[in-house]
Amino acid sequence: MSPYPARTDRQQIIEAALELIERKGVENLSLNGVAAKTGVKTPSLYNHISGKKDLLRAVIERTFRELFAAYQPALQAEGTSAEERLRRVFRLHRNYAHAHPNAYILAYTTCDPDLRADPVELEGQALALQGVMAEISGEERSLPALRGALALAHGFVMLELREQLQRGGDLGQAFEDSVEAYLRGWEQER
Amino acid sequence: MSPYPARTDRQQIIEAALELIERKGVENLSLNGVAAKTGVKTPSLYNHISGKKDLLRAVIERTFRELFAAYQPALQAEGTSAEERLRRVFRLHRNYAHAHPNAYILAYTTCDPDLRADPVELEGQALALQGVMAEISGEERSLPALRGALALAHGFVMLELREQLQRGGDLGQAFEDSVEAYLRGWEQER
DNA sequence: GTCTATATGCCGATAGAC
DNA sequence: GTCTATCGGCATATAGAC
Repeated sequence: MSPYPARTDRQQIIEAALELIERKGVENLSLNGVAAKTGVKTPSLYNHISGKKDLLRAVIERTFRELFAAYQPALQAEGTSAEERLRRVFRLHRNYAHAHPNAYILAYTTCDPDLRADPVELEGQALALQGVMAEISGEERSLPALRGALALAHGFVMLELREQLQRGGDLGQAFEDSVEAYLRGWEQER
Repeated sequence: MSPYPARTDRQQIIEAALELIERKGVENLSLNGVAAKTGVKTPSLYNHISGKKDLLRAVIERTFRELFAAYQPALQAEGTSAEERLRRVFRLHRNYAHAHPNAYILAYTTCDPDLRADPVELEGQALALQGVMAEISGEERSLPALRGALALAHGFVMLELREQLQRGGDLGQAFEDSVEAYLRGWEQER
């Protein structure tokens, strides 16, 4: 038997990293900090992660998974129109970003190619959304229509989080109005 | 007379930093690198900048100034409709982001409050854009309409640069189509 | 205004005992 | 699986001579 009991595992480390990122931003994340928060010495982390990049990749993957999980209630809402389901998805997307701003920004703006989220992971989600969008804009145009909608939601949230959006009025309402206008534009045949 | 001739100034330093950021990303920018590129030793930088934050702030400010300068031909285009002028602005916005991706990302996503661009700087530009937007969606709704449009353009570009936009078809065309749909949605009275 | 020399600190990562 | 000890590196920033 080992003289040291197992006190931590990969999951705890990832969560500690996430909390630190949320509190101080990813650029101030250090393995020392993660170790301290996990209640372990820094070298011990290497029994669970292969290095800092590995940890960050796991953090990003987890963030995307959580975000997509948050979509589910909207996607599976019964008896609601496609427009309404999409509206709800975007609202949930924005809510998630506001609840975890630094994790959201990390997941969506990391430059390092080594940290890109697994594309396969995101594929299923994209297809589900595209299916809903097809009900609005037609099968043919559903891909470009969806891309723009995600761009609108993502861009709005990013500008909001960075306070680069001109203030005034209810931003939540402004968000919904913009999404509304966009969807209305695509509904028209041309 | 000084035994050392003046070989550099603030402007050269900022440009060196910008080139390095563009090449390797801001997270890999070091004052050592900037000094080497400028052809000077690191401590000499402190004769022109007060520290790294000061330098980054200057880089960001310069980026915004360049971006807004790029808008000008579109804003001042004679004999074109408001829609057309806005389309051109957004096209130029996207072009700029593609030409200077890392500087663009830095300017728009830096977390540090100390690095925020001077709001006054951006104010004039926002007003000019809002004026054009008012011709489309009405004075009343021009602010929210503009916010969404900027969000759409910014979000599209960000997802594109990070390769988080589902591929397929001409992305340039997809961008224009999305902006088009958005503007069409706002043109409708309700 | 630039230089050399240096202070000081934290970082990620590894070696090896228990 | 965790620990202590440590390596090697690079960072920002300052002191003081020229």
